[in-house]
Amino acid sequence: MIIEILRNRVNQAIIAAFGAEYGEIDTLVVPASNPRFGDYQCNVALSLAKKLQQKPRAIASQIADNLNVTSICQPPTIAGPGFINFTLLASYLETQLEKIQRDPRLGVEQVKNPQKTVVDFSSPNIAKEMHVGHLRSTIIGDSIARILEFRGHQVLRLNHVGDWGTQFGMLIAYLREAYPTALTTANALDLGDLVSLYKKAKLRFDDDEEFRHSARQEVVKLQSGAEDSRHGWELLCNQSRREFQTIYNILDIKLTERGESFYNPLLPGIVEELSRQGLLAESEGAKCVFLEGFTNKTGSPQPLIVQKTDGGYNYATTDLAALNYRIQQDKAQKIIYVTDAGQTNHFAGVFQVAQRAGMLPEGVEVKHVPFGLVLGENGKKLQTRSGETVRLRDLLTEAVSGAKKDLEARLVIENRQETPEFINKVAQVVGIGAVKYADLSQNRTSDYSFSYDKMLALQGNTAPYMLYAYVRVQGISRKGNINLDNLPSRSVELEQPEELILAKHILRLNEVLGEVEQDLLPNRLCQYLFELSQKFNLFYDRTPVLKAPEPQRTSRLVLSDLTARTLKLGLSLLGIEVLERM
RNA sequence: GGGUGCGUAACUCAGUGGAUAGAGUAGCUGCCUUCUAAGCAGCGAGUCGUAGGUUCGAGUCCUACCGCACCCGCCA
Repeated sequence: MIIEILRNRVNQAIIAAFGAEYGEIDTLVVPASNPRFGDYQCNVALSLAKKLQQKPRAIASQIADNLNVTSICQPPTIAGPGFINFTLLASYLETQLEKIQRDPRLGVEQVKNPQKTVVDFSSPNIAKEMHVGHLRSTIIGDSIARILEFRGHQVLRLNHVGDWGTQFGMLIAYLREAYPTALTTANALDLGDLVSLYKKAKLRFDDDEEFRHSARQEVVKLQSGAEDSRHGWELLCNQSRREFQTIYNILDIKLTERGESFYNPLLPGIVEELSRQGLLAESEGAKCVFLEGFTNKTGSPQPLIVQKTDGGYNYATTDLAALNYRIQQDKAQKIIYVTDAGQTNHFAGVFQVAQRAGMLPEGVEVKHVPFGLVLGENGKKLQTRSGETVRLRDLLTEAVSGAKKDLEARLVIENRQETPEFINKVAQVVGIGAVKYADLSQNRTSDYSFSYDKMLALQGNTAPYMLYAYVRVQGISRKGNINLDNLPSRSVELEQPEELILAKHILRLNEVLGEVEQDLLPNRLCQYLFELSQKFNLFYDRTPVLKAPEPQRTSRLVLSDLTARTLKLGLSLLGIEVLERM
């Protein structure tokens, strides 16, 4: 990629000017902070001033004298206190564009050493409905998985659903009490019932000591494999699974379900192993590992509890078992957990214990990829007025129907006739795209002020803005009756500033995706695609394509096609579809 | 009390130790017989929470403080 080439050249120039001992220093080549300084800038001269006992500008000019970049950019200029500025040559850009024109990957490299990578994301709880909080994990995790897959990694997408634990005792106990037939009949309830059932069960659990007791016994029965308890559990899971699947279908999310229950048989082994390693301690009746570097409210060492007083296991044990399984059985080299930032401490504890227990072999990387909470207008965790979280299903329905309303209003204004199939398809892609983009375009680590209006917005920095840029290119192709797949190569000629600006941005995809893969921040990709669309819209506004004489016409068609292909590829990595017309 | 994260334009947010801190929204002004106006151009809007420090250079790194959120023993 261009920036790497420049870094290499600067590195060589530094060695030539000041000797091999300066070969290891960072060249500090970065994209220019302002277009009037060119395309890239090198800041290294300022940082060398002290070491070399020379003025930065003098250092800069010695580096520039030794730079071999004549085929790439104009002669570098030295500006301000000692910046070296690079402006790429049109001829170089043309060659690069012609190269990626023939490449379905648009110049994006595959990694040289693919890694077996687990991405653990989404992870809703059985018998609860997915709410907007799950959107972040689901959308961000999916995008990260798509990006890693595209880079050539072997990705296992795991849905660590909450399908085990004490809440099932409560649910099954309530089923047994209120709907005894449910334990023996298949499909007697739908999820709507299940959610209200969860609430009722919770009420009973909170209010009634006797019910609490039978709920606990139900857990034991379930764990020991009692037929009817097992049946109730499966019923609950299946009902939930169906509802999750409809949402995953709408969002086009592919996931392998491997819930907490999967690791259940492995839990005793984990505790034994911890004991064998001499890490296990007993405290207030619970078996735990005391963490290093963590203290609790009273200032004493904080435990990670792996076996409760009643003998049951909890999520820490399950997470350790899952970690171990993914390394031993799945052969994962990298494990990524996409969960909210509130679990940071928990994962730090789990990773520490895994490390101390020798479960993390050399070369295996575990990474918590946190995202901020979804907050309501009060600045606290989001809840609706009735005290419930916003249902994901409702949000998606609202997004699609909002997009449909908007489209229908346009059709009236523009006096267009479209089929219901067209309208529904466009509404679907625009609505779902808008919701996904609204989430992904925000830095994942910051908390998220949820707003229906923002999620459903269709103007400005939103998915439809980029879809629209894409559609404009397809419109050119239709109007001119041109097959964009058959454009001649070696036909790019860049002259107008809008063309150059667009071309330079197209060529940065590889660089941006590299950063996104490194930092796992999809909002960087969103930013890139938004800027690409902005630059294309300016080009579209000021530079006629079809009416331009040759060779500009073909050259601009290539630029348009590359823009569209970049948008399509970039959006696909965000899990967003494109449209030919809208 | 301890830990983690966050305080940037009216609002929602970007911002990689570099030059004069950027978008979008909202408001105002122009631009559709032209490749789709879900667009383009322009205008106004800032003590980057406060105070120190490191550095040639700090919104960015360090320390303290203020404010907010989240986590801190048997939920995940």
